[in-house]
Amino acid sequence: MTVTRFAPSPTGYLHVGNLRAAVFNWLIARQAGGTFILRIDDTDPERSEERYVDAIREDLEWLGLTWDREERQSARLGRYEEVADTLRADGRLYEAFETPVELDLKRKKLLNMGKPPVYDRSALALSTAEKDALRAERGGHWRFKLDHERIAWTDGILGDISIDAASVSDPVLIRGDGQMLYTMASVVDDTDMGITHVVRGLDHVTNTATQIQMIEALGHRPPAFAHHSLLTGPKGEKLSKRDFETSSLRDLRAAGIDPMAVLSLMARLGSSKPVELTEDLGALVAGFELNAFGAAPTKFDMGDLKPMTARLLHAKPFEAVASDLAAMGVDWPDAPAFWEMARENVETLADVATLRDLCLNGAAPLVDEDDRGFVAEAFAMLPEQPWDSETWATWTSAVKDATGRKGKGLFMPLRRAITGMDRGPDIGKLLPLLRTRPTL
RNA sequence: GCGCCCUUCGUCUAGUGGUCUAGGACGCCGCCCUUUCACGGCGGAAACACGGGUUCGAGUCCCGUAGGGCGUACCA
Repeated sequence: MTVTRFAPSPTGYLHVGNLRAAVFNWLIARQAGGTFILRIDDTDPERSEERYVDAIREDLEWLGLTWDREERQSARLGRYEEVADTLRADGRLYEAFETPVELDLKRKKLLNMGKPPVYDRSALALSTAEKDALRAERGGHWRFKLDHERIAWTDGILGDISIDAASVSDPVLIRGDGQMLYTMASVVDDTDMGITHVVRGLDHVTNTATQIQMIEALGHRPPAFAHHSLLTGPKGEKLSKRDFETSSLRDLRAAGIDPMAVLSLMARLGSSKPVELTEDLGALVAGFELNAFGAAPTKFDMGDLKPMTARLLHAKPFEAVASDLAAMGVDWPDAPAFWEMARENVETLADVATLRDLCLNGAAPLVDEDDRGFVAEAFAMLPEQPWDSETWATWTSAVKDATGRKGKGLFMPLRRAITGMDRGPDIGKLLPLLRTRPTL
């Protein structure tokens, strides 16, 4: 049974940076017919906010990434304490008393000597009496005692990889104030919940090494780990906090980006398989291959999502967008005809507004001085409303006979005068939708 | 500083020593189709970071250099 999880911490909105982990884990679970768990990592009460929990659910639903179960770390604190006791009994969890300032000092000293800033384990040398005194004086925190050996695993994306445990500080699992830390909670959850596959960002590889030891210390077999590359900007620059803030899923949604465009891109970007635009979640699931992804940093261009959305939109039947159109005020009886005219000519749903206004109020005509007389003559020949799907053809052919103009010279000036644009919708389809008669 | 990962067309990549004169996809350019645009069809330009070595032979193996990402928290 395959069980995966997406474990965001509710400290902000979901953005393209953490979306990959969600998509990959979801795809793996769905492909295997397994379970996908949404796990809210809210062990940090100071930074976690309930509104972000709601936002995460909303964004995931928008994308169609449904989850089978929801878990909360804040509800499992007692369980983490139990496991901590086990580790203490096994001598794998030890109390240390350095203050953050002291630790910082030690690190800097090591760094100056050209050595890696690894915790020196001096707490291990403390006598019981010394510990009691320090505990009374300033309280202690708890570290997991790593076995100093090379930790190796076969990564689903990176291949064979290993990290020397001696180059890593013993991770702090419980803070001085008693707060359980991510590393601890994550390990306990993953083992308790039977997680079989963990896909997360490359920034977690060192965590994975220490967590493998913890999992083994608890008598479990580690899940299959895979670490995806991190996204950079289009020029290879690192994505800043600001980039992430402007690339939240909420922003994409507000900009009229189609969720399937996002999913289609995310399921393939950085892999050897071509990005294929699809409306079909099943196709996405079937075509997913984790080991087709590379380890190199992946350039991501937000701009790619617009043309993808456009292509998706061009193919959408009216029923698929009816409610979106209604929300924009296009709840007209001839809304299906409107969509027929509009869909080929919008990049995002947000662009519908322009065409809506064109139908409602007409446009400021665009007319070259040379064409002025011609357009005036043509407009005079335009019959009274209502217009139907034949109007354009009969009208222009009459204008053609009267003026001798044909081809581009006939159609372009009329298009520009009616729509105010050089390119745009099929005028034959547009005419019956116009509420007002075009004027010069 | 130290550790881990990475470096092939603009982009994502195929490539596990010998038809690699480096393949595909997206994008781009051109032509065709089309009373706009788009779609579609056909064609084109476009890449092995650099330097050594191993070898009869290197994009492919080794070393080094340069560059990039990540980590090095009582964050996640």
